[in-house]
Amino acid sequence: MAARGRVCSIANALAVIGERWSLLVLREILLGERRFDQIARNTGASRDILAARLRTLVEAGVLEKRRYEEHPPRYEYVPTEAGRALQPILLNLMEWGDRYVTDGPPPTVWRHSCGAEFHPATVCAHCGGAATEEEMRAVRIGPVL
Amino acid sequence: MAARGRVCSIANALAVIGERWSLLVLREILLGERRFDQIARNTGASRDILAARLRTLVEAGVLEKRRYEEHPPRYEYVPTEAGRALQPILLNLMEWGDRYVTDGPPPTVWRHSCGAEFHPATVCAHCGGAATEEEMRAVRIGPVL
DNA sequence: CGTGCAAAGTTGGATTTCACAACCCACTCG
DNA sequence: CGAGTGGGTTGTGAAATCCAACTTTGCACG
Repeated sequence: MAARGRVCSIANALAVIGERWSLLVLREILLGERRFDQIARNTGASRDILAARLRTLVEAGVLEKRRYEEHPPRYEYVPTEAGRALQPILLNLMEWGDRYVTDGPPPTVWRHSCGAEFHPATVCAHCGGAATEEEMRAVRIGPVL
Repeated sequence: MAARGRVCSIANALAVIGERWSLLVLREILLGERRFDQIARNTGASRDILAARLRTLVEAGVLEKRRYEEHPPRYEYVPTEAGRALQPILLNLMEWGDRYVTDGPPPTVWRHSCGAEFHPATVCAHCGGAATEEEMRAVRIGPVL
Protein backbone atom coordinates (compact mmCIF):
# COMPACT_ATOMS: atom_id res chain seq x y z
CA MET A 1 0.00 0.00 0.00
CA ALA A 2 1.43 3.29 -1.04
CA ALA A 3 2.04 5.52 1.98
CA ARG A 4 2.64 8.37 -0.46
CA GLY A 5 0.27 11.07 -1.52
CA ARG A 6 -2.05 13.26 0.47
CA VAL A 7 -3.05 12.32 4.01
CA CYS A 8 -6.75 11.92 3.45
CA SER A 9 -9.75 9.99 4.70
CA ILE A 10 -10.95 9.50 1.14
CA ALA A 11 -7.76 7.56 0.42
CA ASN A 12 -8.16 5.66 3.69
CA ALA A 13 -11.77 4.81 2.91
CA LEU A 14 -10.81 3.61 -0.56
CA ALA A 15 -8.14 1.37 0.93
CA VAL A 16 -11.01 -0.50 2.63
CA ILE A 17 -13.85 -0.36 0.09
CA GLY A 18 -12.12 0.82 -3.08
CA GLU A 19 -11.04 -2.50 -4.51
CA ARG A 20 -12.92 -3.96 -7.40
CA TRP A 21 -16.25 -5.62 -6.42
CA SER A 22 -16.21 -4.37 -2.82
CA LEU A 23 -18.95 -1.79 -3.29
CA LEU A 24 -21.05 -4.16 -5.38
CA VAL A 25 -20.79 -6.70 -2.58
CA LEU A 26 -21.96 -4.03 -0.14
CA ARG A 27 -24.80 -3.13 -2.49
CA GLU A 28 -26.07 -6.71 -2.36
CA ILE A 29 -25.62 -6.93 1.39
CA LEU A 30 -27.58 -3.73 1.89
CA LEU A 31 -30.26 -5.01 -0.50
CA GLY A 32 -30.63 -7.92 1.90
CA GLU A 33 -28.57 -10.68 0.30
CA ARG A 34 -26.48 -12.51 2.86
CA ARG A 35 -25.24 -15.67 1.19
CA PHE A 36 -22.07 -16.38 -0.75
CA ASP A 37 -23.64 -17.94 -3.82
CA GLN A 38 -26.27 -15.25 -4.13
CA ILE A 39 -23.74 -12.45 -3.82
CA ALA A 40 -21.55 -14.14 -6.40
CA ARG A 41 -24.44 -14.43 -8.85
CA ASN A 42 -25.77 -10.92 -8.33
CA THR A 43 -22.45 -9.11 -8.55
CA GLY A 44 -20.81 -11.23 -11.25
CA ALA A 45 -17.58 -11.47 -9.25
CA SER A 46 -15.67 -14.73 -9.53
CA ARG A 47 -15.83 -16.90 -6.43
CA ASP A 48 -12.17 -16.69 -5.46
CA ILE A 49 -12.15 -12.90 -5.62
CA LEU A 50 -15.44 -12.76 -3.75
CA ALA A 51 -14.00 -14.92 -0.97
CA ALA A 52 -11.00 -12.60 -0.72
CA ARG A 53 -13.16 -9.45 -0.65
CA LEU A 54 -15.48 -10.82 2.00
CA ARG A 55 -12.46 -11.69 4.13
CA THR A 56 -11.00 -8.20 3.92
CA LEU A 57 -14.38 -6.56 4.53
CA VAL A 58 -14.85 -8.72 7.62
CA GLU A 59 -11.33 -7.89 8.83
CA ALA A 60 -12.00 -4.20 8.24
CA GLY A 61 -15.12 -4.38 10.39
CA VAL A 62 -17.57 -3.58 7.60
CA LEU A 63 -19.20 -7.01 7.57
CA GLU A 64 -19.69 -9.72 10.13
CA LYS A 65 -19.54 -13.42 9.26
CA ARG A 66 -22.12 -15.39 11.16
CA ARG A 67 -22.90 -19.11 11.19
CA TYR A 68 -26.60 -19.61 10.54
CA GLU A 69 -26.55 -23.42 10.40
CA GLU A 70 -24.45 -25.95 12.25
CA HIS A 71 -24.84 -29.15 10.19
CA PRO A 72 -23.59 -28.56 7.59
CA PRO A 73 -21.85 -25.32 8.63
CA ARG A 74 -23.26 -22.44 6.62
CA TYR A 75 -22.41 -18.76 6.90
CA GLU A 76 -24.03 -15.44 6.18
CA TYR A 77 -22.57 -11.96 5.95
CA VAL A 78 -24.34 -9.13 7.73
CA PRO A 79 -23.40 -5.45 7.76
CA THR A 80 -21.94 -3.85 10.88
CA GLU A 81 -22.68 -0.24 11.80
CA ALA A 82 -19.77 0.79 9.57
CA GLY A 83 -21.31 -1.23 6.74
CA ARG A 84 -24.72 0.34 7.14
CA ALA A 85 -23.05 3.77 7.18
CA LEU A 86 -22.01 3.19 3.57
CA GLN A 87 -25.58 3.51 2.35
CA PRO A 88 -25.35 7.26 1.58
CA ILE A 89 -22.31 6.60 -0.58
CA LEU A 90 -24.13 3.92 -2.54
CA LEU A 91 -27.23 6.10 -2.95
CA ASN A 92 -25.13 8.97 -4.28
CA LEU A 93 -23.23 6.63 -6.60
CA MET A 94 -26.53 5.30 -7.91
CA GLU A 95 -27.85 8.81 -8.50
CA TRP A 96 -24.68 9.83 -10.32
CA GLY A 97 -24.75 6.70 -12.45
CA ASP A 98 -28.42 7.26 -13.28
CA ARG A 99 -27.71 10.81 -14.38
CA TYR A 100 -24.39 10.55 -16.17
CA VAL A 101 -23.73 6.94 -17.16
CA THR A 102 -26.80 4.72 -17.50
CA ASP A 103 -28.66 5.01 -20.80
CA GLY A 104 -32.41 5.05 -20.46
CA PRO A 105 -34.44 5.02 -17.26
CA PRO A 106 -32.88 4.19 -13.87
CA PRO A 107 -32.79 0.42 -13.35
CA THR A 108 -33.54 0.79 -9.64
CA VAL A 109 -36.03 3.20 -8.10
CA TRP A 110 -36.73 3.98 -4.42
CA ARG A 111 -39.62 5.76 -2.85
CA HIS A 112 -39.27 7.88 0.29
CA SER A 113 -41.82 7.81 3.07
CA CYS A 114 -42.87 11.34 2.05
CA GLY A 115 -44.41 9.80 -1.06
CA ALA A 116 -41.95 11.14 -3.60
CA GLU A 117 -39.55 9.12 -5.70
CA PHE A 118 -36.31 9.16 -3.74
CA HIS A 119 -33.32 11.16 -4.89
CA PRO A 120 -30.46 11.89 -2.51
CA ALA A 121 -29.31 15.38 -1.63
CA THR A 122 -26.18 16.02 0.40
CA VAL A 123 -26.57 18.86 2.90
CA CYS A 124 -24.87 20.30 5.95
CA ALA A 125 -25.79 18.04 8.88
CA HIS A 126 -25.91 21.08 11.19
CA CYS A 127 -28.11 23.57 9.32
CA GLY A 128 -29.54 21.49 6.48
CA GLY A 129 -28.21 23.96 3.94
CA ALA A 130 -26.91 22.94 0.52
CA ALA A 131 -23.36 21.61 0.30
CA THR A 132 -22.33 23.57 -2.77
CA GLU A 133 -18.76 24.69 -3.34
CA GLU A 134 -19.62 28.31 -2.58
CA GLU A 135 -21.11 27.36 0.78
CA MET A 136 -18.01 25.52 1.97
CA ARG A 137 -14.40 26.31 2.57
CA ALA A 138 -11.55 24.11 3.69
CA VAL A 139 -10.30 24.95 7.16
CA ARG A 140 -7.53 22.38 6.98
CA ILE A 141 -6.37 20.08 4.18
CA GLY A 142 -4.28 16.98 4.72
CA PRO A 143 -0.63 17.48 3.72
CA VAL A 144 1.12 15.59 0.92
CA LEU A 145 3.79 13.19 2.15
CA MET B 1 -15.80 -5.99 -18.74
CA ALA B 2 -18.33 -8.29 -17.18
CA ALA B 3 -21.81 -7.81 -18.62
CA ARG B 4 -23.03 -10.14 -15.91
CA GLY B 5 -24.55 -9.31 -12.58
CA ARG B 6 -27.32 -6.96 -11.64
CA VAL B 7 -28.37 -4.15 -13.97
CA CYS B 8 -27.48 -1.23 -11.75
CA SER B 9 -26.32 2.36 -11.95
CA ILE B 10 -23.91 1.75 -9.10
CA ALA B 11 -22.11 -0.80 -11.27
CA ASN B 12 -22.27 1.59 -14.23
CA ALA B 13 -20.88 4.44 -12.15
CA LEU B 14 -18.05 2.24 -10.89
CA ALA B 15 -17.18 1.27 -14.44
CA VAL B 16 -16.33 4.95 -14.96
CA ILE B 17 -14.87 6.07 -11.63
CA GLY B 18 -14.25 2.79 -9.81
CA GLU B 19 -10.77 2.00 -11.04
CA ARG B 20 -7.85 2.53 -8.76
CA TRP B 21 -6.76 6.19 -8.43
CA SER B 22 -9.77 7.62 -10.32
CA LEU B 23 -11.48 9.05 -7.25
CA LEU B 24 -8.22 10.37 -5.84
CA VAL B 25 -7.62 12.15 -9.12
CA LEU B 26 -11.10 13.65 -8.86
CA ARG B 27 -10.38 14.67 -5.28
CA GLU B 28 -7.36 16.68 -6.43
CA ILE B 29 -9.24 18.18 -9.35
CA LEU B 30 -12.06 19.28 -7.06
CA LEU B 31 -9.50 20.67 -4.60
CA GLY B 32 -8.36 22.88 -7.46
CA GLU B 33 -5.31 21.06 -8.83
CA ARG B 34 -5.28 20.99 -12.60
CA ARG B 35 -1.82 19.91 -13.70
CA PHE B 36 -0.42 16.48 -14.43
CA ASP B 37 2.67 16.69 -12.24
CA GLN B 38 0.77 18.10 -9.28
CA ILE B 39 -1.93 15.42 -9.50
CA ALA B 40 0.74 12.75 -9.75
CA ARG B 41 2.51 14.04 -6.64
CA ASN B 42 -0.63 14.57 -4.56
CA THR B 43 -2.25 11.22 -5.32
CA GLY B 44 0.88 9.05 -5.38
CA ALA B 45 -0.23 7.39 -8.64
CA SER B 46 2.52 6.45 -11.08
CA ARG B 47 2.68 8.62 -14.17
CA ASP B 48 1.75 5.96 -16.69
CA ILE B 49 -1.37 4.94 -14.76
CA LEU B 50 -2.28 8.56 -14.20
CA ALA B 51 -2.06 9.26 -17.93
CA ALA B 52 -4.36 6.28 -18.59
CA ARG B 53 -6.87 7.37 -15.91
CA LEU B 54 -7.00 10.94 -17.15
CA ARG B 55 -7.64 9.64 -20.67
CA THR B 56 -10.57 7.46 -19.60
CA LEU B 57 -12.03 10.21 -17.40
CA VAL B 58 -11.86 12.63 -20.32
CA GLU B 59 -13.46 10.06 -22.66
CA ALA B 60 -16.19 9.45 -20.09
CA GLY B 61 -16.97 13.16 -19.95
CA VAL B 62 -15.96 13.65 -16.33
CA LEU B 63 -12.96 15.85 -17.09
CA GLU B 64 -12.05 18.16 -19.90
CA LYS B 65 -8.48 18.53 -21.20
CA ARG B 66 -7.67 22.10 -22.08
CA ARG B 67 -4.53 23.67 -23.52
CA TYR B 68 -3.49 26.60 -21.38
CA GLU B 69 -0.22 27.38 -23.14
CA GLU B 70 0.79 27.10 -26.77
CA HIS B 71 4.59 27.17 -26.69
CA PRO B 72 5.40 24.73 -25.30
CA PRO B 73 1.99 23.01 -25.32
CA ARG B 74 0.74 22.59 -21.75
CA TYR B 75 -2.54 21.11 -20.62
CA GLU B 76 -4.83 21.31 -17.64
CA TYR B 77 -7.70 19.09 -16.58
CA VAL B 78 -10.92 20.74 -15.45
CA PRO B 79 -14.09 19.05 -14.17
CA THR B 80 -17.21 18.97 -16.32
CA GLU B 81 -20.67 19.15 -14.79
CA ALA B 82 -20.53 15.36 -14.33
CA GLY B 83 -17.21 15.77 -12.55
CA ARG B 84 -18.50 18.45 -10.21
CA ALA B 85 -21.51 16.23 -9.46
CA LEU B 86 -19.15 13.74 -7.83
CA GLN B 87 -18.51 16.05 -4.90
CA PRO B 88 -21.26 14.56 -2.69
CA ILE B 89 -19.74 11.11 -3.18
CA LEU B 90 -16.30 12.36 -2.16
CA LEU B 91 -17.68 14.21 0.86
CA ASN B 92 -19.52 11.10 2.03
CA LEU B 93 -16.44 8.95 1.45
CA MET B 94 -14.39 11.40 3.48
CA GLU B 95 -16.90 11.35 6.30
CA TRP B 96 -17.01 7.56 6.34
CA GLY B 97 -13.21 7.36 6.30
CA ASP B 98 -12.97 9.90 9.14
CA ARG B 99 -15.40 7.88 11.25
CA TYR B 100 -14.45 4.30 10.55
CA VAL B 101 -10.94 4.15 9.11
CA THR B 102 -8.68 7.11 9.91
CA ASP B 103 -7.01 6.99 13.32
CA GLY B 104 -6.96 10.28 15.15
CA PRO B 105 -8.53 13.54 14.03
CA PRO B 106 -9.78 14.09 10.46
CA PRO B 107 -6.89 15.20 8.22
CA THR B 108 -9.17 17.53 6.26
CA VAL B 109 -11.85 19.78 7.73
CA TRP B 110 -14.43 21.96 5.98
CA ARG B 111 -16.59 24.70 7.35
CA HIS B 112 -20.08 25.42 6.07
CA SER B 113 -21.36 28.94 5.49
CA CYS B 114 -23.68 28.44 8.50
CA GLY B 115 -20.58 28.59 10.69
CA ALA B 116 -20.50 24.97 11.76
CA GLU B 117 -17.84 22.43 10.90
CA PHE B 118 -19.17 20.68 7.83
CA HIS B 119 -20.44 17.12 7.97
CA PRO B 120 -22.54 15.70 5.16
CA ALA B 121 -26.03 14.31 5.64
CA THR B 122 -27.89 12.54 2.87
CA VAL B 123 -31.59 13.38 2.76
CA CYS B 124 -34.58 13.09 0.44
CA ALA B 125 -34.21 15.86 -2.15
CA HIS B 126 -37.99 16.32 -2.19
CA CYS B 127 -38.89 16.64 1.51
CA GLY B 128 -35.52 16.97 3.20
CA GLY B 129 -36.31 13.98 5.43
CA ALA B 130 -33.67 11.51 6.56
CA ALA B 131 -32.70 8.76 4.13
CA THR B 132 -32.77 5.91 6.64
CA GLU B 133 -33.65 2.37 5.64
CA GLU B 134 -37.03 2.58 7.36
CA GLU B 135 -37.95 5.69 5.41
CA MET B 136 -37.28 4.12 2.02
CA ARG B 137 -38.53 1.22 0.02
CA ALA B 138 -37.48 -0.07 -3.37
CA VAL B 139 -40.17 0.36 -6.01
CA ARG B 140 -38.10 -1.41 -8.63
CA ILE B 141 -34.74 -3.17 -8.49
CA GLY B 142 -32.58 -3.91 -11.51
CA PRO B 143 -32.69 -7.59 -12.58
CA VAL B 144 -29.72 -9.96 -12.55
CA LEU B 145 -28.55 -11.03 -16.00
C1' DC C 1 -26.32 -48.10 -0.90
C1' DG C 2 -25.31 -44.92 -4.79
C1' DT C 3 -26.58 -40.72 -7.20
C1' DG C 4 -27.73 -36.05 -7.22
C1' DC C 5 -27.89 -31.55 -5.25
C1' DA C 6 -26.59 -27.47 -2.49
C1' DA C 7 -23.58 -24.11 -0.01
C1' DA C 8 -19.28 -22.24 0.68
C1' DG C 9 -15.46 -22.05 -0.55
C1' DT C 10 -10.14 -23.55 -2.64
C1' DT C 11 -6.83 -24.61 -6.37
C1' DG C 12 -4.23 -24.11 -10.79
C1' DG C 13 -3.13 -21.70 -14.77
C1' DA C 14 -3.80 -18.01 -18.24
C1' DT C 15 -4.59 -13.16 -18.78
C1' DT C 16 -4.66 -8.29 -17.41
C1' DT C 17 -3.39 -4.65 -14.75
C1' DC C 18 -0.15 -2.13 -11.95
C1' DA C 19 4.18 -0.29 -10.26
C1' DC C 20 8.72 1.62 -10.97
C1' DA C 21 12.28 3.61 -13.18
C1' DA C 22 14.02 5.30 -17.27
C1' DC C 23 13.54 7.80 -21.28
C1' DC C 24 11.72 11.42 -24.69
C1' DC C 25 10.40 15.94 -26.52
C1' DA C 26 9.64 20.82 -26.55
C1' DC C 27 10.58 24.49 -24.66
C1' DT C 28 12.68 28.26 -21.01
C1' DC C 29 16.10 30.08 -18.04
C1' DG C 30 20.73 31.35 -16.73
C1' DC D 1 25.68 25.52 -23.66
C1' DG D 2 23.68 22.74 -19.74
C1' DA D 3 19.99 22.23 -16.42
C1' DG D 4 15.19 22.29 -15.35
C1' DT D 5 10.10 21.77 -16.14
C1' DG D 6 5.72 19.94 -17.91
C1' DG D 7 3.54 16.17 -19.89
C1' DG D 8 3.81 12.39 -21.03
C1' DT D 9 5.57 7.04 -23.32
C1' DT D 10 8.19 2.64 -23.03
C1' DG D 11 10.02 -1.63 -21.03
C1' DT D 12 10.15 -4.93 -17.57
C1' DG D 13 8.71 -7.48 -13.67
C1' DA D 14 5.37 -8.12 -9.83
C1' DA D 15 0.72 -8.46 -8.42
C1' DA D 16 -4.19 -8.94 -9.06
C1' DT D 17 -7.97 -10.92 -11.71
C1' DC D 18 -10.60 -14.23 -14.40
C1' DC D 19 -12.27 -18.82 -15.27
C1' DA D 20 -13.22 -23.44 -14.81
C1' DA D 21 -12.73 -27.31 -12.11
C1' DC D 22 -12.44 -29.42 -7.77
C1' DT D 23 -13.34 -30.18 -2.64
C1' DT D 24 -15.94 -30.71 1.57
C1' DT D 25 -20.03 -31.53 4.44
C1' DG D 26 -24.21 -32.77 4.62
C1' DC D 27 -29.37 -33.89 3.03
C1' DA D 28 -32.81 -36.26 0.07
C1' DC D 29 -34.22 -39.47 -3.11
C1' DG D 30 -34.91 -44.21 -5.20
